[in-house]
Amino acid sequence: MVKLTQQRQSILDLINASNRHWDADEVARALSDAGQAVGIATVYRGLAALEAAGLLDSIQLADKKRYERADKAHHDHMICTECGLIEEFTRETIEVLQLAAAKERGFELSGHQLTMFGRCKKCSLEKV
Amino acid sequence: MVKLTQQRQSILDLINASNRHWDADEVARALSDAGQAVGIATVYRGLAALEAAGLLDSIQLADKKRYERADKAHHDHMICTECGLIEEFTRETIEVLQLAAAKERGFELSGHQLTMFGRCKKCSLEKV
DNA sequence: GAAGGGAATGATAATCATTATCGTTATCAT
DNA sequence: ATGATAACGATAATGATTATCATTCCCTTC
Repeated sequence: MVKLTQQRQSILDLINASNRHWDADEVARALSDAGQAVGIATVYRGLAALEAAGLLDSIQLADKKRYERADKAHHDHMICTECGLIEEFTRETIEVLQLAAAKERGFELSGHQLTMFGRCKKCSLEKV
Repeated sequence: MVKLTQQRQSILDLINASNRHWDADEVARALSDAGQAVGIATVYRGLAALEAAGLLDSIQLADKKRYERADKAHHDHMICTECGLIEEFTRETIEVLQLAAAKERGFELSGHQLTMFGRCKKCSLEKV
């Protein structure tokens, strides 16, 4: 049985108190700064356990994985390749079409990730 | 100016002659087996250059990047978490909705990746 | 047809996120 | 108290990718 230890509670509280997308290192650093230092290996294990328990969501980026609160409606991401901004968006219809495509192929869907890349509004305006 | 060297041509030919999704290591190994060994660093650089030139497409998986031919219609991927099978599918409507969502936020889209995870038909049937 | 410059190559070291290892510690039921 | 089980934390290991750097290739120009 998975345990919600003190360390995991700290990780969860930290992420739940924000709207950011955290990577393991940022979590470790933030907890350390808050005087609740948690070993980096424990952070990795904690994040994975919390995600498996449905208490956190994650997106896999090219270089690393980032975690966010799970208590929000499902959404996908739009990432600015210029400034790193991560915006969220939802399109119910896309979800429906995905399910249909999966069913069509006899695929038993367990998850998906839709990520769009480009330049956010701000960056598009700033640099020609 | 980017050059289409002998090595890059070999990489391109190899991938174009298949429908697979190759990672750098597989490419290096295959070329080596074919008697056209290419340094692993060169393979990485070649793949990146060919993709930048629009001659190859790629999908970023959790652990590594995989390359495929670019001379096919745009499509997304469905990956079996059991056997690793990568199936392709297309849903024109999804593309349209993505563009709409981007425009709505002033996002200047440069690319996207939609990947679905689950168990393929075969694996769903085999193991309960 | 030699000389010089830009790009690519290849061997290898370095980087960086993540996972494995392992002895120690906390927690909970008997 | 006694185990049993899960987690912790420090650190080593892994694995994909990138950086370094001396060498080589390919043009273009003289």
